[in-house]
Amino acid sequence: MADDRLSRVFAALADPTRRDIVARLAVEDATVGELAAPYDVSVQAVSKHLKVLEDAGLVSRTKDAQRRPCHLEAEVFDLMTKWIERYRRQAEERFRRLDAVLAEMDDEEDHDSTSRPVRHTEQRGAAS
Amino acid sequence: MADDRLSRVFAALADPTRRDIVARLAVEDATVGELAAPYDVSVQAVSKHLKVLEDAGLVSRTKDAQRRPCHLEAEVFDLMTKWIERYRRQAEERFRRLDAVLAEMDDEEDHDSTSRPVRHTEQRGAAS
DNA sequence: TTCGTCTACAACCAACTGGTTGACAACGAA
DNA sequence: TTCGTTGTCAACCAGTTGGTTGTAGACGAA
Repeated sequence: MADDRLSRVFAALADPTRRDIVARLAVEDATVGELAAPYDVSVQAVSKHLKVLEDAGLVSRTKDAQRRPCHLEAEVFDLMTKWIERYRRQAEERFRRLDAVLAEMDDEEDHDSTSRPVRHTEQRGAAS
Repeated sequence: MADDRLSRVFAALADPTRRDIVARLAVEDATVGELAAPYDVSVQAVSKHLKVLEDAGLVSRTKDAQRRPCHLEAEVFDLMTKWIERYRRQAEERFRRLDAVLAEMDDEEDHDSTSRPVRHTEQRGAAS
């Protein structure tokens, strides 16, 4: 399930081990064995993680004798950033408009506080 | 597994249905029933999706009689953006340094092209 | 060639996920 | 009060995931 590119990228980064691998590959390319060393899991498990990252387009592997050095493909980050920024901007713009409307409502009917809907700013405070 | 905040956020957005819900909540708040209407799944399934989004801190729900209006918490996006931008910048900076080093190597030993390591720019082209 | 290293592949297992159905609680309306 | 609407919870099921172990291929070194 979730076989589109964006889903694969988000799913790949949903695992802390894989995010750590990405963080280390941002510093320098590395082989499977080098990447596996600090973790308390088998090399095969790390190889599976790398396959997930590779399928998501976050990592590419080249052939160098029997070694398979891994390289971070940072361009894929753009895909996520674009998606995130789009909806964040959309949501924030809506909040600004709503704030303006509510400010007007306050001015016009601040004598009738019981029938007025809950301010969205109060709702937003609900989640810590 | 993966019970930290960032993992929950990435995992929540790895599902296309949940991303669509977020996209719609960016436009306006909605109830579970309203959100479920366009999808070909049960209301219970959508309720589960909302629970995942809520646990990730992406959505908050308030009580309004028997309705449970859902509201997008756009601030959580910052968490992802920060993580992504950090490693993208790190990787891009490394590429720039490497490019500079390789350019120098080209100048100094362009007479010996066989013993030189593969240019990283060629490696990066491997993944489409 | 033989040996050791690095890696991938296959089979297996437990846990999680995304879906279902059924039961039920909360609430407004009649 | 009774009824319809809205939504949650619990149980269940099939598919995926993240781990394991074992086997085997590819390759440099001796």
